[in-house]
Amino acid sequence: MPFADAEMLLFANTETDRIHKDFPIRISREKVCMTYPHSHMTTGCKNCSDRSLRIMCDLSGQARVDFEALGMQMKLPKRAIIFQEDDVCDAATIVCMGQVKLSCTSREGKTHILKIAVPGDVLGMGAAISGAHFEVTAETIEPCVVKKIRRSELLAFLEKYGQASMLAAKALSEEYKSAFFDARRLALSGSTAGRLAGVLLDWGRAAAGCNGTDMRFTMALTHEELANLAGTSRETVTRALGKFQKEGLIEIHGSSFRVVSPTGLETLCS
Amino acid sequence: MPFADAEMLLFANTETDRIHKDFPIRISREKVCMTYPHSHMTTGCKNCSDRSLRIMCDLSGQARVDFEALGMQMKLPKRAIIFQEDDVCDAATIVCMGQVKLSCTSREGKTHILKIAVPGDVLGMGAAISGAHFEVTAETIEPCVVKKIRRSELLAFLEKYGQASMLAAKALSEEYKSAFFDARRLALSGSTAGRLAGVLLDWGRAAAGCNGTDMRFTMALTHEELANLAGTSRETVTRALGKFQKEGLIEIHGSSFRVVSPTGLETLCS
DNA sequence: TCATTGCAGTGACCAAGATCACAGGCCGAC
DNA sequence: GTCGGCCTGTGATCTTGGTCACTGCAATGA
Repeated sequence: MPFADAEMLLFANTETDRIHKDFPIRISREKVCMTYPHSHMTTGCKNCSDRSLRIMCDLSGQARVDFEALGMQMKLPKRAIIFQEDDVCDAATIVCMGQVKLSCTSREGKTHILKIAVPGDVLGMGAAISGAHFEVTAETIEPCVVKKIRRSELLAFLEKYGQASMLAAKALSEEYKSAFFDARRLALSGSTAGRLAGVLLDWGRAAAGCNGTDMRFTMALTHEELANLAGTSRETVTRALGKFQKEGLIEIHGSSFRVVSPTGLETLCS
Repeated sequence: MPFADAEMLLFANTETDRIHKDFPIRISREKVCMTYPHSHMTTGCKNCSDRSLRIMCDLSGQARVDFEALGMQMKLPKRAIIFQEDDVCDAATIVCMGQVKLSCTSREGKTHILKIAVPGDVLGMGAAISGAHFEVTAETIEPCVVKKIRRSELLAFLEKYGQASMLAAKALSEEYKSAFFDARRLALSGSTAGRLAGVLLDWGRAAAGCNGTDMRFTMALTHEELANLAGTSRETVTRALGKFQKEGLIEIHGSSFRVVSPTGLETLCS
């Protein structure tokens, strides 16, 4: 798993200091699991050791070998921009480690966070396939490892292996689903507190899926960002989180969150 | 273009009367263009005579012939349910004629309309490929012609022609985009009037793309449905439309809408 | 012809939540 | 250390838009 150090230079000129400070060069399996609660990095989790392969898990033989050779793996510091809204798409990106914030911004500067991508997620697949511009901005919220696959290489690969096209289509349909559930939550949940509850519940469930049944995770977002995610204001998030704690639905210690009563949150989602 | 009359029986037992009343058996080109303002049915439009082929336009040779032979074309009356939320997906559906409402419903009975599908749109492609349940309900809002392709046949076809898989992926990415823009509109437009303006603008543009530059279209939705589409209440829609008219942004005569000032609506979207 | 039903239009009221303003806390930089 | 910047917490106010309640209108069907 060689890192593309050349690519690091892209960031080095402005962010060299950060890189070395924020990014632990050697990360043990344990460390990863603590730092990245959403991560599926452990070998036991879904039986797969390299998350960048998740979408292509079902590939067989030469196709898989070829896919593994594809693209360029790179380490990114916190707050690195992977791609920006309206950029021409020249590559798809697979998240191998860390969390990535996907957001879009209105002309007035209002920003909406669509989702937090976790290891195994593919970013910009739709834009890569249809040759369009990105609709969202992708920014790391912690030190990350990603794998960039140039659009031309990706297309050539899909062209060569029809089998892989189907898997790409599946990855796309995941991308679609998350946008859909996002819209659904925004539209159908009656209250802002309900939307926030839904977000916490999703994360709790994701964490439980990885670390057993304990719905504990590290919140990597500020209240402001949570607000952008739930379509509300920072103050409302602060108040809602306070209320959830008072009612015993969640526990918060610093950036460590734990969902105590999933059913309680569930009823709020309405 | 033979119709699958056998399939009609599915509806005939409950809806026979409606079918014959609502559905004009022979539709002239002109009639189509008046009845279905969003339709791309005219031969001049994007240079394609059969909209059910739109996603597979780029197919060549035998693949295209095979695709054309695929599936079953059927006429549907107004208000026919094509598939429902949580149904197991057994087929993808291509809209050939007419408009189809895609909606989802919360446990409390609140419904949200995602989009109005128009001829050429493919419904349930994501669910068909990933073998999942439908996330939305599809219901015709006017007499329609659709083409249903059984999941097994579709998969076999995609398996056979790798080229087609890519096109399917493109169709999927379209599906994704519409969900995304939906979420974006809900999240980023400051006011409810803004969201409504955005919807009208989209439709005006779609109509203009087909019938020249005149942004005139027939509104097939009630105020209530528009409200569900824009995430607001019926009363607010009524008031907003009234305001738009008063300000000279749109003209409404019965169900005929015309966007007078696209730029005016645009500024509202914010 | 009249009754029924569903949609459109409008006023009054009310509450959820956005916004503003400010205070305290934490953390990194110097 | 301490300074400054960002994040969190909280009260006061104000606006938007949801809800209720009612009327009028048009289509449908008996």
